[in-house]
Amino acid sequence: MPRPRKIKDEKEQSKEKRPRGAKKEINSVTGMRDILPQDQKYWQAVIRTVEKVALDYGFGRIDTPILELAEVFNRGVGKQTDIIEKEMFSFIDQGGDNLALRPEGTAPIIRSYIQHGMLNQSQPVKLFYVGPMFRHDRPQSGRYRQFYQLGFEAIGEDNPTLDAQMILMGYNCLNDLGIEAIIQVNSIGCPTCREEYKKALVKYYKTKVKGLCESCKNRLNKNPLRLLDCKEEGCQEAKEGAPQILDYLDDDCKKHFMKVLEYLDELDLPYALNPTIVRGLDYYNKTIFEFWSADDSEGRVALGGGGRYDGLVALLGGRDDVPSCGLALGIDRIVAKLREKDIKVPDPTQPDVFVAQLGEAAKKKAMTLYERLRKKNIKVSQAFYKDGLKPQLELANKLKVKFTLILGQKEFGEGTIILRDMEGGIQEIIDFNKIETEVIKRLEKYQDQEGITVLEENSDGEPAAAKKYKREAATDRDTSENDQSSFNYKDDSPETAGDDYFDNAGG
RNA sequence: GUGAGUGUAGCUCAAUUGGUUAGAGCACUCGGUUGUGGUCCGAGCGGUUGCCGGUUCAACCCCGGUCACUCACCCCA
Repeated sequence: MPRPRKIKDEKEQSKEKRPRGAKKEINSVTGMRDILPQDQKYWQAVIRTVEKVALDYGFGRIDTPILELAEVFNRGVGKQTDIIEKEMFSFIDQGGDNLALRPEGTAPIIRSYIQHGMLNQSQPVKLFYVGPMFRHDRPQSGRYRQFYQLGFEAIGEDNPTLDAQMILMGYNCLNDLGIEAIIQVNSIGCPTCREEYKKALVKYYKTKVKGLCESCKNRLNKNPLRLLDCKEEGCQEAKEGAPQILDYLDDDCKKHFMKVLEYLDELDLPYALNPTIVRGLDYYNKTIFEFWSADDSEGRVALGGGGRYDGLVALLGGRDDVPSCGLALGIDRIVAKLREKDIKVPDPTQPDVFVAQLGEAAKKKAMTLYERLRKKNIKVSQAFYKDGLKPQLELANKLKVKFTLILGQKEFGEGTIILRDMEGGIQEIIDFNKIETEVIKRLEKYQDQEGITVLEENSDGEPAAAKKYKREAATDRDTSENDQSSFNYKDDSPETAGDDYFDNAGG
């Protein structure tokens, strides 16, 4: 089929007239990506789940600025770490300050802890955060230059129950989302015993140096602890007889670590003692841990990790003795895992009911009906800007609503409304004034049939979301104050509770 | 920073060893008459084949450069 030549020529001409360069697409910056509307549900599911855990364990949310003085990280994270040495987005601003986009969340929180005198509150101060972090690394799978982390920090307490509870919380977050995690635990002792160990390690590896790979020869000087997790064959062999950190822990560190393990055993958590895990930030000491997904043994990337950082407050200019520990989870990696495993998450944008209208008078009435339904917390959608019934039903179909309410001239005159079941196409004429209760009644029926969500299934003792939905939907409450923006998910808002109801395919 | 691979429509992919006007499915828009979606049928929209240059009568295809993406290393969430 020949194309209409003329039109094409005209188009091409107009393209040529366009100034050079104007046509060039502008894309997002390397390693940074858009989270599109259809993907938001994953982020929201993660954040909501974690907010629930935070609430359960008494952690309050804190938001610190994305920009900090670079010094916060230079001092906090450690100048020799890769994060600071080559991955930090930093610049001098117009006022001459050396600023940095935060590469991690803990140091800023400690800065805030000191700045606001939180050491005068009852200790530990338990904080929780979510937000973007930035590292100028080469992107690859599960690694971005802007990535999202969330985490917990318990500041001002040395007790090993906190270490165990941190691990428990991380595990619970993943588990509630339907991800089976394996916990890797280690202790790297305090700076004193770690130094002793490093010396022993270097001494040992120097006898094996000819069998090591090139990068390990480097590590020997730069970061000896890393020698232990090299995958090269020769290095693996050399590792066999290497000294173990646990043998070098002093009494205090050893006792502390044993207690942590004892609690983990008591809580029946699936952990593995892994003397080869080493964290990349300088501030860690004693207990450290990572969360790996149970289903990928090879090429594992940690979904999260954390540990104790007893010296950080002092490093940032606070008091000397403020022992603390924390945990961070990588949201991008968790989301990738949810998708990989095809775990269904609730979609808060999924409506149940569509209001269709025909004719000006009916349209007006439909607009107020929409408001009435919305205030009853029924998830409702519309297209008042469209006129024909056909396009409205098409949209209703695309939105996968369960029911469409059709209000035409005829119904408007009679004081009725049509309730159409979208699955079978069966229609009923209902008294307009009774429509809300009729809709609620029918939605409840769906809930009884369809049941449970991923989120509910895994959190114990929570009331069934479906019931919650019923209860909320039956109460007439104005929801206008509910902020539904991402990263601000109110767990017990009526709408949120209702979301759970939509997800069922995964259960 | 190092190494490898890949760039064709919004998405997933075609295009015979370099040869007419670069195709298909999905998606999107409009039809198949009156107030009814999904399925079906028809039509339409959508590409200077990432960009720049070179070789050739002729380049989506070959060569060079560049950019982007992907994967791996380093490291990390």
